[in-house]
Parts: sequence; C-alpha cells; structure tokens
Amino acid sequence: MDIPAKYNPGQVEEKWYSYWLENGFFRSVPNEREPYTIVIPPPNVTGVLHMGHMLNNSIQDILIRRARMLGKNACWVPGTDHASIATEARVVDKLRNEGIEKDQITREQFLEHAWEWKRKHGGIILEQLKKLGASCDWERTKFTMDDIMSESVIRVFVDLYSKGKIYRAVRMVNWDPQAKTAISDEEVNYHEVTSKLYYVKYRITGSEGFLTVATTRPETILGDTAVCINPFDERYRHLKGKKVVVPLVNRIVPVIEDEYVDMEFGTGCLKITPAHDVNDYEIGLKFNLPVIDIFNDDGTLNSRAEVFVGTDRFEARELVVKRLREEGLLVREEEFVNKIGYSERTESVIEPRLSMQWFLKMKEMAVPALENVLNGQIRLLPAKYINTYRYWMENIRDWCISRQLWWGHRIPAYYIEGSQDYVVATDLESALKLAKEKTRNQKLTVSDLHQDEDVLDTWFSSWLWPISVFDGIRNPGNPDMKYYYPTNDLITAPEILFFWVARMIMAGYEYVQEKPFKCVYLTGIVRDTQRRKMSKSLGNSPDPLELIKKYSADGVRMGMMLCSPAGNDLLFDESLPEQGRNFTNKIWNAFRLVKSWNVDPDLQAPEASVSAVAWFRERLKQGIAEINDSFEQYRISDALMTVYKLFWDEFASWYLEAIKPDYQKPMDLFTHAETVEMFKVLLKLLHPFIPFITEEIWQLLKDQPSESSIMFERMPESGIYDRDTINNFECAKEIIGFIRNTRKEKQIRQKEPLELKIRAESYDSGFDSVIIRLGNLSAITRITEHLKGAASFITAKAEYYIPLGELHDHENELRKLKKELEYNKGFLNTVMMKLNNRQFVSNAPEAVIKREQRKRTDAEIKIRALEERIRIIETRVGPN
RNA sequence: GGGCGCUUAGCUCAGCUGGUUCAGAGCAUCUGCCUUACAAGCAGAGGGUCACUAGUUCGAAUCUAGUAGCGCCCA
Repeated sequence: MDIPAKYNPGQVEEKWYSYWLENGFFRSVPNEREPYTIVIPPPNVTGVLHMGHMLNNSIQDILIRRARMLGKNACWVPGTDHASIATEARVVDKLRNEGIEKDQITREQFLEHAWEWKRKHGGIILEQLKKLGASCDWERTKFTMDDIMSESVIRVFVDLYSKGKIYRAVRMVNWDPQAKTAISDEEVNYHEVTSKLYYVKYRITGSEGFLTVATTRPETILGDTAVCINPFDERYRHLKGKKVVVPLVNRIVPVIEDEYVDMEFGTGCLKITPAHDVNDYEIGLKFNLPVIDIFNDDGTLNSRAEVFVGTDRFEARELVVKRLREEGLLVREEEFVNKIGYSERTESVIEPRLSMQWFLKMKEMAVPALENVLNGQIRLLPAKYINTYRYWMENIRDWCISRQLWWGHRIPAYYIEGSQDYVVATDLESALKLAKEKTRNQKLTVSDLHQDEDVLDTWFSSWLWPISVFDGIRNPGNPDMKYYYPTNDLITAPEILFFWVARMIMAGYEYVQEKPFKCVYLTGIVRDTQRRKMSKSLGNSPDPLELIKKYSADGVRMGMMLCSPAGNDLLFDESLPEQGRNFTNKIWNAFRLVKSWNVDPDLQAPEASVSAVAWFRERLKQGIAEINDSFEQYRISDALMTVYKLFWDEFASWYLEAIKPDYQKPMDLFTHAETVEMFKVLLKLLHPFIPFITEEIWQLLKDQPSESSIMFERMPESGIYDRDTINNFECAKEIIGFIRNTRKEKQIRQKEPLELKIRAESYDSGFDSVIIRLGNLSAITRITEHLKGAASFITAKAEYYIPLGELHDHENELRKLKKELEYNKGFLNTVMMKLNNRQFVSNAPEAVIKREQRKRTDAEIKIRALEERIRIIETRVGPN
C-alpha cells in the first residue's frame, strides 16, 4: 500500500464522521455506568458558526470524548435557541425585501414566515458543528420553541406568577427603538462617546431673569416638567419657589429642590424629564410631577412634543439646538465625554422609556444561586469570576422578561374584555375558567379574552435549558432527569455569566432543588492579533469552515486549544491551526514509518530497542500522569501541550530514532509489537483533541477489522512509573547531545564512528546501546585515567571523552573548560553564602538545607574535575 | 466615580502554600542540514533587572503597601 507523504484530511474526516453517526456511537441512554453530561450553550438558531463556537465546542468535545474513554456514559445534548430579537429582525428584513411590512400582516402570518425561515436556516449551525467533529447525541437535539420546551417555559411562567414572583409594572425600561422592544439591563452595552453638553437658558416667570441648565439631550427639553436645584446651593437661593418657562414649548414648570443634584456638574441646575431618564423619573415620583412622554416607540417625536412632531430623536436634537440658538437661549456648548447605552441586538442607542412590562423578582432566587457558588457546590473556572458573580448577585435587580415581539413564547396572560383584569394560565381554556371565577361571570367566552401581545425574553427559555432538555419541568424525576441531572460541566463565554449561567443556577434551585451543573468553565473571547473582538462588521473573523478546509478539523481544534487557558482571551492567528495541521502531519509520518517496517520473526530484538522500549513505557506513564493532572485542573491546553511534546519530542524524535532499523532492514517482532502498542496509547491520549486522524491511524494499526472505534477504547492509565529509568535516559540524551555537538564542531560526519570513554565511579550503562546507536559509536569504554587529546563533557557524576586525535583543538577545549569552571565557582559561591549564613541554617527547613549541601558537594566535585582536566591539558601544551 | 483583576523572552502564556542551576514552554527568530517517515521536516543556538518603588524575610517572579499602564464588571 502506498501511503502519501502528506496527510490528506478531507476524505478521512468525512468518512469517520459518517461512520460514527451511522453506528450511533454518540448516542447515550441511561444505564448503570456513571454519567457525564454536558448541555450545549444553544447557539442562535439563525446564526452561523463563528470562532467563539469553534473554541467553545472544541472544549466540550474534548471533555466529552475523554469522559467516554474514561468509561463514563457521555451525553452531550445539542440544540439551538430561538433568539427572539435577532431572528425577528432577520425575518422583518427579509419580508421588507419582498415588499412586505410587518405591520401589514397578522401575527399568525408573520409567525408562518418566521417558522419558514427557521426551517430553512435553523439547522445550519448544527451541521457545521459536525464538521468540527462534535460528538453530540443528535437524537436529543432540542430547540427552545419545540413543543415540550415551549410548554415548559409557559408552565414555569404560570408557576412563578402563582408564587407571586412575576408581576406587571410600569417601569423605566431600556427601549430599543429599532427593534421596538424593551431589553434587559444586561443587554445594554455602554460605550464612551464624545457628545456635547448644551447650556440652555430657561426664563424665570415674573422676572427678566434666567437660569441656565446643562444637558446632553436638548430634545428632551420638550418633555421637561421641572427644574431641580440642590437645597444647599447658595447660588440659587433666589430661585426657591419660583417657576420657569420651558423653552420652545413655553410650559411653566416649578423649580424644585433635591439633594440628588450635583452642584459641581454643569450649572447646578438640572432639568427634570421624568419620562426619559431613570433618575428624573424617581424625582418625578417624589415630587409628583407630570410625566410627558414625547417619543413614539420608534424614537420619533409624538404630538406631546408639540414641535418637530414625527422627526427622529437625533434629527430633533439638531432642530431643537438650532431653534434655541435662534431664540438666543443657547448660552454655549462644550465637548463632553459620556457613556451611552447601545442595544446589544441592534446597536441602536437605547432610549430610557416608561412602559408596562412583566418582571420577575430576583432577590429570593439569587440567594441559593449565590450561596452555592460561594460554598463551592458549583465551581467557576477560572475562580476570578466568583468575585464578579458575587457582586452581581448581591446587587441584583428584577428581570424584565417581556419583549414587544412576536417570535418567541407568548406571555400566557389573558385580559378580560371590559375590565382592567387579567388571568394567567397555561392555555386559553383554563384561562377562561379562571376568568369566570375571577369575574364571577359565567357568561364569559373565549372571545372575551385577549392574550398579552408580548413574548418572553429568550433567556426566559434558555435559563431552563439544563432541565427542559431532559423534560424535567413537565416530568420532574423522570429517568433522564434522575440520571443526567445535575450535568457535569458547562462551557460558555464569560459574557453571558449573568444573562444565562446565573439564571440557570436560579432555575435549578427553584425547580429541581439542585444545581444544574457542577462546574462552569468560562472560555476566553476569541480576538484577532490586535486584540479586537472578532466581528462581522470588522471583517476580522475567518470563516471557520474555510479554516477547516485549509487546515483540517483536527488542525483547527488543536489551533484553538493550544493557546487558550480558561478565561484567557485567545488571540487567533492562522499560525495556530497551521501548527495543528503540522502536528497531524507529524503523526501521519510517524505512522508511515511504523507501517513501512517488515517484521522478521526470527530476528532477535537489538539491545538498543529493548532498552528504548523500557524507557518509553515509563515515559508514557509519566506523561499520562501529567495529562491527568492537567485535566483535573481543567488545564486543557496544558494537557494538549504535554501530549504534543510526548508525541513529537519523545516518541518521534527519540524513541523512533532509537529503534529505527537500518534502511530496508527488517524489524524484530518484540520491538514492532511494543511500538505499535505504544503508538496506540499515544493515539488514545490524543483522540479527544484530534478525533479524526487518531481514528484513522488506530483503525489502520488494528490487527483485525471490526465495528469499533478508538472512542470506546479505555483511556490509558498511568500507574507507577520508574523515575530512575527516565532520569537515566535523560542522561543518555545529554551524552548524545555532547556527541552530536562534537561532530558538528569538528565536522565529523554521522557515518564515521566515534568512541566514547567514560571515567566515573558509578555509571548506569543501561542506555549504552541507545547511545551507541544514536551517536554512531564504535564502542563505549570505561577508563580510570584522564584522557588527553579528547573532547570532554564533565558532570558531577562522570567525565565523558571522545578521542579526537589530530582534530583535537586544545585552545578551544581550554577556553570552554575555563568558562565552565568559572561558572561553577560562581555557583558554588552563592551556595556557600547561604550555607555560611547562620540565619539560613537555623531558619530554613531541613530539606532545603540538604539540597544546598548537595549542590555544594556536586559543585565541588565538578570544580575539582574541571581543574584537573585543565591542568592536564596545560601540562601537555603549556600555558599561553 | 465604585469594585475586581492583570503586567514574566519578539508574540501568547506557565510558574501551586516564598527555597533544586528558577527564570520556563510553545510559536517566532538565527545557524547548519533536501541524512530514503516527515522541509508541514531534522540537528543546534540566541533571547528576559519577572512593570516601577519601598517593605517583610536568612532568602521574593512568588507575600505587603504605594506608583504607572492595561483590562473587565457596575453606576
């Protein structure tokens, strides 16, 4: 069989993914084994795969595949969420392109279009995950608007309402005029922008005087209902009890006094617009001020503004400023940097707006959610997020859960015709029953009920995700719930720690009296090399599928993982997947080498091979121990780096070189079998990270074809390993390095054999055969005398010589030795300073002192050896 | 403005409760090699006052305080 020199991943990845799917290898059903469960953070149903998903899902797949290989029943539940605002915006856009405006069609018609859209685009992102190799149990795929999922959401709403936790109230909300909906506090992003602070004169009634207010939003003047001063402000004593005229609309409003006003800011006179500012609203309540809402829901001015009716708020600002200037009421304007809220969904400027919304009380629910993170029941990784989490939970505010949209779960509140009353029920029929009871009017019919027009915030369905995917809301304690819940790890981005993670924890304690997961692994954010977030508008985000095409799924997975410790941002660069691809190619070529060997059963295993096998067995065990340790700490990129080096440096560069037979010579049975076995061990260790190539090679190395997969092999265990063997081999590596350096310096070709002489009291010759082989030595001999005319390498334990005869350069040798001597003397000096320090000797722990003493004797021996060597060379050549 | 965190090699990061020649890894760089598994490679090498200052200590990258710069969360 001719195996190509370059690994060709395209077909291989396709082939194995179908094989895994066809055999249902990712399927999980409850059994007697220990479960290991992850629920996917459901991506937006209309979305496409981006780099954040790649990172996030690579980590999940690594953990799932590893758990599976540890013998656990691994279950990874995939799915998508309906993303109210984003999806609705997409559908509105699409309809507009077709010449249809949303307000021209009915809710039902709109939803039909939306579902059509979902059917068409909804599966894309999950299909993309398959390209990455994600081993999800696809039979469990969920969508937040599936019947079961929707029913769970509605039930929870009704339940929370009946518990008095959901209420309806007029509040200042964050209004997104583009999406025409309220959004939660967490969906507002504040950016610092340079705007202007306008100083505007308000005439004082019954006098010629004016007062001046400073405002960044002159258009809201039209809704002013008071001007406020600080009661302690000496400057404005004369204004107390006065009234002023609001410019442009000539409304007469009172001057009120409240300590809230910052005397330092602006002029110290604050205009009060209760309808359009949270703080003003509070003051308005306190002073019983009228509320004049001047905006329509799309951010244009309404008739209450009196002027510029119908213009957009930003245009109105210009117009107001212009008119103020014309009327001589604009005193001055200055540059001003402030923070402005933008909608996370549409990027439009948020308008604080009063409206009737549904809220969920958070205070009580936050208690167990905070407590169980602080007491370690739920781990946050990295732990630095605990602080942020705590701060947020301690200052939590009620959650605005209604959205003025159509795409989503419609709020199950039914208003009763001809009254202010409403009932909350899971369906129309039970609503009618409740309404009859409430109104004591048995004649009511369904046509007298009108369901709330709003839908619920998307997070109000995703917060149930770890429960509802197992149908745990409708059927608490069902077999899936009992088995899979609480799930093990949640892998998500820190950005949604509060939106989602905290709320899932609350829902867990509210509905299952149990945490939803044991550990939350917060990934970093994928950025470009300039530390900018990957975004569509910047165009700095590579297309993940193109990357996979170019570097293979394995390569990309590795690239993502190589540089992403938990919580640290990942600065993505194409050199990362390239490194991953290079690694898979290395594995491929190691495989080619092993495959190329012919086995001769009559051949005796060479000594070098036997000892190399003995070494690598131990080295593998050590590596496995390190990998296990890294995984226990969720240091996944460390684990990958360990196995990367184990394969490349130790296995390929040392082990394979040590056992490699001469060109076209056959190999003995023992070495071959051992090598294949250890190769397989490495493949198993690598499988969670790079599932495709490991499956391919594992299948090719297998003795017999069978319907199996590397993914069900048991992860190799470390056991106890022999450090001496490993240390002795490290020593052999150093000696080989010395030989290679000597060859290089003297330009002696590898083919020309050399001799190594060792002068030592005790020396472990266990790896001599390996040294002979890799150094191409004719022999290793022990000597008791010093050797002249030789390259030397001196350690505390032994002196190594390579006789060079004519080639030997005494000058150079002396220079090196003297440098070495100087260094060691300096080192001994620092050690002696410690040992001569009485404080050190009396205070330092015994082990530390012992170590220093050891360093001292080692250094002394080495110095003596070096000095002797120098003396010998000098007596022969004579000092310069 | 309030809170939290970060600053170690050109880049990205490890360095746990102070103590090994403790100053590390990967990538990048440089030098030499197309040596029949692999140039997507092999063999080597260089590179850092551990942000700054002061303190605690026999001993500080590690602990404390302050300073500067950066980031995140909240108002």
